[in-house]
Amino acid sequence: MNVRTLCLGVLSFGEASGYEIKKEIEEGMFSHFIEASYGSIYPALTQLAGDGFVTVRAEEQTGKPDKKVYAIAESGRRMLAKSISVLPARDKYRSEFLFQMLLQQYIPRDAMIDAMDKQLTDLKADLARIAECKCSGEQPDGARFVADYGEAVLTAAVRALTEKKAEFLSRAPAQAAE
Amino acid sequence: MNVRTLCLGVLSFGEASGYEIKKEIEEGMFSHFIEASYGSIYPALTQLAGDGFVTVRAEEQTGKPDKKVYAIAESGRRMLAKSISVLPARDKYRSEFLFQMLLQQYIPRDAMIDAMDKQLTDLKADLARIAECKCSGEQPDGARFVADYGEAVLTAAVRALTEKKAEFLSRAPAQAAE
DNA sequence: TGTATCCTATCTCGGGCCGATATATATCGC
DNA sequence: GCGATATATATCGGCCCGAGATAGGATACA
Repeated sequence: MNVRTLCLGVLSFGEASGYEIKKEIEEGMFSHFIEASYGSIYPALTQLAGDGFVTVRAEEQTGKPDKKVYAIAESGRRMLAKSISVLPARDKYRSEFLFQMLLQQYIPRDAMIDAMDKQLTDLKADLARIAECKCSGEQPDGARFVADYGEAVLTAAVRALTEKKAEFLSRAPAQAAE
Repeated sequence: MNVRTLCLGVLSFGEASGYEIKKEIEEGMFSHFIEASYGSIYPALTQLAGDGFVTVRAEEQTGKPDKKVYAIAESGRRMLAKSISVLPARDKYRSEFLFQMLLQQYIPRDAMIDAMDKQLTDLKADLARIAECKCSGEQPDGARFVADYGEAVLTAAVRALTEKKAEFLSRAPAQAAE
């Protein structure tokens, strides 16, 4: 699934600029399971407009730079439906954190604790973002689905990590070992 | 974190060929939180050997093609330790499955069920792989850490998805709606 | 005996995407 | 008035994926 399809997906919920699409996948409904950079979003939108799957409208703003607002076209909705009509690819999960935890022999005690604390902070920030999405008014079934799923997974991660951290601290108490 | 560091990490547990490194991140201790393709592993190993971080040894085999066995050097271990001495980058999670669930208005009922069943199968396959790793003899602390963390997260995902699927089926019973 | 499929094993290449950077305007705090 | 932050678009080098080429041997089936 490429960035063009991703943009169509975001635009299916309403018109947006490239900047706003990035916001949506960083903080909105799509956050925590989709990523894309400006370096792929802007070219994707240009391409989609060229193919007629979206329409563009230049919007002048006061107090902010002008922006190009994209809206999905009927052909774009058909394209989107077709693109997601295949079985989804396997989830991809990449965690430098777990990589470091696996190689903990090479990492000093303090750095281990810092890494675990950072991970806990990140997980809780994700959870807070989802909670915010959930209480912000009316929500289609799909949004409830992904919010509940994400919440369950992240909550389990927080619980497991909290436990593992306590385990680590008891196994290597400050100053003591070494 | 690049593929070179990833290879050093795998090789820190013992010598291996490029093919075996791929196996390790597909089925072994590194599975479910790390990915890399042959297209990046082989060039990475060539580079690491050129820089002296790993040593190479050609091994002739009977009944199988010859292979190049790589072993981490002392400088490689130092390089690895240095590479993972920074705070880990945020986890990256990309799920076409959740993307489709969010856009369920565009997906027929049967395709939704197929997607959920596939996701459940994938999750359970991951869990089985972790369980296999856990019972295969002696394990360093790091391996226990990532296995327990992964198990907790995947178990929560299975539970949440099972619930969501039942919810979906009750909301859109076969034949009935539409 | 043929052939088809699978597993081991390495390598290359086009194209997609990230991450950094450039550019521009406006607001806010100090 | 200065730096920091937010809004907004765009480009570009380089990393990496995914697909395919190549090649030997094993297994299986007819």
